[in-house]
Amino acid sequence: VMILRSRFLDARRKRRNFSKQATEVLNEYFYSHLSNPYPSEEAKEELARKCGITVSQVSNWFGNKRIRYKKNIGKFQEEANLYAAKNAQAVCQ
Amino acid sequence: STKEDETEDKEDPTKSWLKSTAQRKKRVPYSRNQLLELEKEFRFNQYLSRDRRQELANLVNLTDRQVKIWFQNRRMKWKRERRSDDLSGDTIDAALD
DNA sequence: TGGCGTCGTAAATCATAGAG
DNA sequence: GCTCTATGATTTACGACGCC
Repeated sequence: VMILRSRFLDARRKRRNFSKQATEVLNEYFYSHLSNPYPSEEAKEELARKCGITVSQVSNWFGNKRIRYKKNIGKFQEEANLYAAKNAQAVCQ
Repeated sequence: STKEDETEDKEDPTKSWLKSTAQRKKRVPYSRNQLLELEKEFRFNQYLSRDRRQELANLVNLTDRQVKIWFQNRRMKWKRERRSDDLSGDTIDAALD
């Protein structure tokens, strides 16, 4: 019962920030598709699976990310460089 | 559903999605009373006839178009809710309290 | 052809988790 | 603990496309 309780408690009662790993996955996709950061339905499903969140949450995350990035590119420059470098390294492997 | 840009991204430094989109009306939150009336009608029927829509628009002091769009959005919300309710632990969670 | 339907999203705003 | 700000969710408003 306690297991069930905790599972459903953090599932919808209170908003929780996504895990560091989930945010990592989402950011990697966002910055490696910066020219067109609009994942397809299939890509959203894949991201949702990898992040352990719902497809709706993935959509919300991209919606928020796109507008906040656009509104203040400067603020995200450091983050952008970080993921760009990470992506470049992965490609070189 | 393939929307606008079908271009397979290939480091497009122009980042066209950043371009400002055509201006649209600034979003204005509806008042408590407007929402009350709209929700009341929505409980009665999810779809509005032209005449009923006009009446309602008049009642809550919104345009015909705003009421039409509100109902479209509200139906989408209803669908989302039914979807997440389906196989979730809402009832279990509630019962545990 | 017009008008209303859904779908996906932009942008503003809300709620509050959590970092300082 | 107590601000604030960052973050996830929700609310208006449309554009694109569909059907009748």
